[in-house]
Amino acid sequence: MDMEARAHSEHPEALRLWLRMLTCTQLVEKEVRSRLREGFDTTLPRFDLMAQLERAPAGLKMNELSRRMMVTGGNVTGITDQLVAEGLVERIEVEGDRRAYRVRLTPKGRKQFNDMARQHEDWIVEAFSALNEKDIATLYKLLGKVKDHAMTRQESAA
Amino acid sequence: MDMEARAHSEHPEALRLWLRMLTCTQLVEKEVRSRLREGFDTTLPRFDLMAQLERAPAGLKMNELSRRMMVTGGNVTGITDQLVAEGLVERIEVEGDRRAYRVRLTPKGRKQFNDMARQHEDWIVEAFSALNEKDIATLYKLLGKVKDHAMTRQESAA
DNA sequence: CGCTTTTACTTCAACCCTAAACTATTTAGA
DNA sequence: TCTAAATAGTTTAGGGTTGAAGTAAAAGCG
Repeated sequence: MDMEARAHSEHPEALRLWLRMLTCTQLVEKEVRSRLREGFDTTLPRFDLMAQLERAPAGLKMNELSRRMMVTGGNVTGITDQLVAEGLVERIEVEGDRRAYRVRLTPKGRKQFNDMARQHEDWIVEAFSALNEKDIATLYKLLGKVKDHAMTRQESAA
Repeated sequence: MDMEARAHSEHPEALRLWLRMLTCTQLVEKEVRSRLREGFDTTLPRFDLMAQLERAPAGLKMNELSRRMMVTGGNVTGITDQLVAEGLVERIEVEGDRRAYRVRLTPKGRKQFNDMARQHEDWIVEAFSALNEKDIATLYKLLGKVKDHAMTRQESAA
């Protein structure tokens, strides 16, 4: 292959890295989805939403949930509707703003989430068990660079 | 926090790592999806399918596509239907097996894919531009361990 | 105050994706 | 050969996700 043909392949390493990263994420994610379904008859987005609420005992507004979960508002509406119907979260009026409300875990929701979270952590620890502590720290740091770069660029676009 | 309370948080690093990895993947993926939509009026799954075909000039059978893309067969059916309707790929009979066929890029599809792929590579290179060559190599290697572990476990389950 | 703009959330159509059930064909084995 | 099992692909119901359009309330401002 001559220089010209390579003109647009100066950085094939970045592309290979991206594909591998995508594969890893998908493999782990599929495992988690499958186990959530089989063990708790629920889905990853539902788990994610509850995880956000668990860290915010007072509840979160829809736009906060949307931002933290990195999904659109319409999406959060749908997932919340389901969780409300199942009695796992509740909508609470925000005094002084009749447009908004807070979403909060119910006691039932909190209990179920804790059951799930305990196992979820085990699954994740298992998924990364091929790495030693140092590997994990290195990976965490390098991904931090990627994340910071992406977030910075995202901000400047907004 | 005492020992008991920590009982199920022995490896919080793995969990933090997972969340960060998920964030990175989502940030890059959103960027790619958005650019594919704006620049080419197409989607990531369609791009992925065409990318698989580009590497297999003779075409691929549906189950091969399904395996390589790590999605279900039904999913591939739907995406293929669309690309066929747009004249970007074609279904070709496999002689000796009337159940199967090969899916192959049309000349039009190949041209469009090449246009997209050139820019796609630029986007990815940009996404990882916070990393130097050594960082990329390290990340690639560490993710390789994670991938191998996940794939091995997946096999033994099948 | 009255008007415009912004903010909070929902709805909608379109696409992605899955698991499970289904059709059609091929293969394997008694 | 006949039939059971395996294989290739499709269909379907149900959920996830988006961007765009829509409703309602709050905030900004002349």
